[in-house]
Amino acid sequence: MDSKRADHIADTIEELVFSGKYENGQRLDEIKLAEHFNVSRTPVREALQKLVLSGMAEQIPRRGVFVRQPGPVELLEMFETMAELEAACGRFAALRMPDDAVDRLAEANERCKDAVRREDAAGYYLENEAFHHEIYRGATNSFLQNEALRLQNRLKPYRRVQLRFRGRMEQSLAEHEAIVDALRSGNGEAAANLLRDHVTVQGEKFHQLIAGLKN
Amino acid sequence: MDSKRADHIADTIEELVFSGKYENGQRLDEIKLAEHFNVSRTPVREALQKLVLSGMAEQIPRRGVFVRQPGPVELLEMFETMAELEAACGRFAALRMPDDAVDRLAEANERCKDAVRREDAAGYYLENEAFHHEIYRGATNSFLQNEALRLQNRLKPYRRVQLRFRGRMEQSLAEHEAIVDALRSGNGEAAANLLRDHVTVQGEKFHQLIAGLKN
DNA sequence: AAAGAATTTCTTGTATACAAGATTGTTGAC
DNA sequence: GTCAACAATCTTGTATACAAGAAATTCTTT
Repeated sequence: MDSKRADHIADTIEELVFSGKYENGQRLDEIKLAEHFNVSRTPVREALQKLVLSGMAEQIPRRGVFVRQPGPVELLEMFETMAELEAACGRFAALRMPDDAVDRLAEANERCKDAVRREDAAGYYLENEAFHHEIYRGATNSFLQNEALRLQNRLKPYRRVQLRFRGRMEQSLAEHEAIVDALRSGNGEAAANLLRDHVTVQGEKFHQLIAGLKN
Repeated sequence: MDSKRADHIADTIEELVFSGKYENGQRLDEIKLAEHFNVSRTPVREALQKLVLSGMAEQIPRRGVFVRQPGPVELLEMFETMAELEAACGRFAALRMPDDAVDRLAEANERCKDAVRREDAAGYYLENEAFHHEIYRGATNSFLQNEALRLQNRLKPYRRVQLRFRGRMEQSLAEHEAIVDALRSGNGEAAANLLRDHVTVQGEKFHQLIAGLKN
């Protein structure tokens, strides 16, 4: 469990970096962070290492650790990889998901629909996440599931931006429907392709993503 | 760069765990390791955290970190995920690899062939690795490439075991040929499927993998 | 005044000291 | 003899002290 102070600090710094509180190349000052959290440098250093290993910061020996926000290219690469991970989850899920799990997935999609009806973007965001988590879980491969969750978490801030755009939620919903159908009929290839396309960033989505980066 | 002592220690401990020097649930004693490396506990603790985050060890708060060798189930899950990552690399590589890169790949496969002719298992292992690295690189997606390299590295000890079995190298070679052809013809779907099957552990390979675990 | 060398200051990396929780061993009650 | 409670010991987690390299500042030289 996360019973260490360092773990809590790592999570907090992570959120700060996610929320754009820190500039891109900014150095994460051990001493200032230690003072801010009222701890010594030791747990702060532990936390920083965690950030570095997760790829959210870069360490230059004897110089410090610097926040490393992904640029457009790396971001596209990450989304591309996410699309492939989701496709893989879908492929396995189509073969392994029991019927009641597919039902739960369909229910999650219904909750997405409700959120769209209420024009509740925040709610849709949450339910959409739940929908995808059900698919990761449906892959019945804990390792793959964790990898998917890990990358999804890193992309969280950027996905959030995309939802703000017109018609995105409706289109996403329609894609969800097709995905559920493919999974229910056990068509792994179709599920994989639908999920890949669902997550892939291209065309208008690409412009929206890049535009979101500026802010 | 890795100019810190802690990083070197982390690599060394990693190798020790890989080589099976440590039992499965064994606790990694900070003090003993510190004495062994002639350093204080601080860099050892940094190294242990790195191991924990890479999944090779588990940390129980206030109790210590324990080596966590994957069991049969987790191992299969990891290979399954590796297969999907390779398939993804192949899909992109088929679309993006320039001709000269495909030529380099074919050459790598020729070196594999030579190693088989010489019955040089160690050489084959190295050239096979180079072959796959070319494909990761061919995906033209640094993030995906890194993820593939990371997981491949974790699976290294187990892949090594598999090569010892009769006929494995010859079959692997034939599969490589088909993969090169698919990449050359730009057939992403075929490349993905071939690579997935190439890496997937099932049938006899499964038994060999499990058998290798006991030793 | 500008460029370069030397020194001072600052920051990271490592060692050591201390605090707190966990484990183990002992003692005592039944 | 077994079990529980208490104490002693050990281990981790955090704080502080120290060492070494990097950056900044000052001083010298031209």
